[in-house]
Order: sequence, then structure tokens, then C-alpha cells
Amino acid sequence: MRLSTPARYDAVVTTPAVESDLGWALGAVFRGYVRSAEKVLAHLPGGPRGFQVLTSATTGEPCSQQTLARHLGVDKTVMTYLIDDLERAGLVERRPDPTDRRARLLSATAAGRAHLAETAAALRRVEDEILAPLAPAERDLLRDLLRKLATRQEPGSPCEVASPC
Amino acid sequence: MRLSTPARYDAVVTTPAVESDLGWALGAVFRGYVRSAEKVLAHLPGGPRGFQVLTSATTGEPCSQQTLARHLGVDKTVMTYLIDDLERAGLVERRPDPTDRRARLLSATAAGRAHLAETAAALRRVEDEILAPLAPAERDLLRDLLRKLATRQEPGSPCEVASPC
DNA sequence: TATTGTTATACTCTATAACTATA
DNA sequence: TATAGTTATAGAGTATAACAATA
Repeated sequence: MRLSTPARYDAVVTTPAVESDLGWALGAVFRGYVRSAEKVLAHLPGGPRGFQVLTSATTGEPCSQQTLARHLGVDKTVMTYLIDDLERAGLVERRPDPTDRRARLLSATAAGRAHLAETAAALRRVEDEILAPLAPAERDLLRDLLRKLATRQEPGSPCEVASPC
Repeated sequence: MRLSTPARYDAVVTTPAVESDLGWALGAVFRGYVRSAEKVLAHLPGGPRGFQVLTSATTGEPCSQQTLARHLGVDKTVMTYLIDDLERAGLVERRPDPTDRRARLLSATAAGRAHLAETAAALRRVEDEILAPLAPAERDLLRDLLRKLATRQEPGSPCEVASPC
């Protein structure tokens, strides 16, 4: 009679439901975000990550593909394809790095910046939809907490990671 | 002279850095989680999602594969493969649903519950590592906020989604 | 010798379609 | 007719390896 009850006890007491698993919650929210974002980013090559590349190419100093790849968490070969598509669409351009002729600096074109301004506004609305179940103060809090963790996972801004660019 | 300055102005003022993009932060944290979790879950078929299936199979009432698939955000065909592997490892078992002979109810074996108890503890430590940059109160807050959003994305517990099981 | 970027290739993951058995 | 589950197949996405140019 001690064979079944400890197992039941164990199942009830020490094993929490999947809802308390951080991985489940992160995955569910992330999937929901991607699903909603892709509607808005349908016409931007690369979807959410194309958007992130375009944002990085517009903001701050131009930086190398490799540095950007590390910051966005993609392989350098994936970054090549991603930029190929964005460049074909006339949204970004590769320029030789004057200080290192192996590297290429990425920068947004005027068309790219215009496109970004539009999609950024639309995406911000999508983000608000995703965060709708939270109170306004909670939304800002969640953004801050995630950003704090993300910058720890992917330290530094694009150009602080490796070399200044 | 109005050709270049408005663009610069636009770039600086209206386009925020990628760090303020919710998608970037979510992606970075999620990737960091998966990377860390996979070390702990190396010997569990299916990795993080195998863990979630095993957790669901242990917690609460047994539920159908389809219901569980929806709750975990995977395709029903993927769920088949996932359960195949877990069943081969002797961690879960499929039982016919007495009320619907098409469906199969998933439940964990004793070995599965034992395995879950170990990995759950290890995974909880991984979660704490991921959340290390945050203060204790912030960690609980982030968990709550993400869970709140996740349950909105994937409404209900496994057995509340479609039919009671 | 190490690194940036590219290309080709292979691999993994996921979704689609077709099917069986039930409802 | 619609649904649960399975299987086979195709597709997308990703990583690996080899290479040229440069440091």
C-alpha cells in the first residue's frame, strides 16, 4: 500500500503544472507575438528579424554583419541571406568598412527608413495588443524586465559587443 | 540641403533602437532559456517541449493529444512524434479514452514521474540562473506577468480548452 | 594564424496531405 | 460530415563546412 500513494503524493505536491514553467510561458508569449507580428510585417523581407535588422541599420552607428548577427542571435550565414533580401528590396545597403576591408557596414537607405517608420508604428500597436491583458503600468514593467534580461543574454548594443564600429 | 537632414532627424527621433523592440527582447530571452534548458534536458526526449508534455501528463487529469498539442502550441503531428519518443523511453503511456474511442489519454508512468521530479528541480535552477539579473521580487513579478499573457494566448488549462477530459 | 563574409550543402524542424478509425 | 490520431512527404528554417579576402 506504500507503492501507489507516495507516487500520487509526489505528483500532487512536488510536480507543478506546466503553467508554472517559465519555458512554457515564454514560448507561448513568443509564439503569440510572432504570429501577430507577421501579419504586420508580411511585406518586409525576413519578418520580425528583418525588422530588427532594419531597425539596427537605421539606429546609431553602422555596424558589421557579424556584430549585428551576434546581437540579434542569428548565425552569420543567416544574416547574409537576411541582408541579401533587404538589400534587394532597396531597404538597406552594405558599405565597405574603411578601417577593416573584410567587414561591411550596414546602413538603411532613405526608403528603408521610411518603411521602418511605418512598420514600427504598426508593430507598436501589435505589441500593445499582445500586452492588452496587462495594466499600463504592468506593460512598461514587463518591457523593462525583459529588456534587462535580454541585454544580459545578448550583452551590449550592436556596436559594443565586439569592436567599436 | 533638405535632402539629408530630415532623414537624420527622422532616424534619431522617431525610430527607436532595437533594444526597445518587444520582439527582440522576447526572442533573446527565449533563446537564452532554450540554450540553458537543453543542457539540463539533454537526456529527455523532445527537450523543453518533451518536458512540458511530461509535466502535463503528470499533472491533473489525463488529456487527449490534440488538446495538449493546442495548449503547448505544437502541431498535432509533432505531438505524435513527441509522445512516440517519450513512450519509447517509458516515461508516458497512451490509454484509450473510454468516452471517445478515437482519442487517447496521455498519462505519465511511475518512471516518468520520477524522471520529472529530478529534471523539474534542475530546470528550476536553470530558470533562476536566467532570472539572476533580477531582484527576487522582480523574478516573481516577471513570472506572473508572463503567465498572465501566456494563459491569454493559450487559454485555459490543457483540459479546459476543448472538451473536459 | 585568425576573422569577415559568402556559398553550397546537409540537417532539423515543422507543416501539409492523405489515410484509418471513430463520432 | 467532422474529428482524433497516424504516416509519408514536402517545405522552411538553420547550421556546417569550405572558400576567398583581409587582418
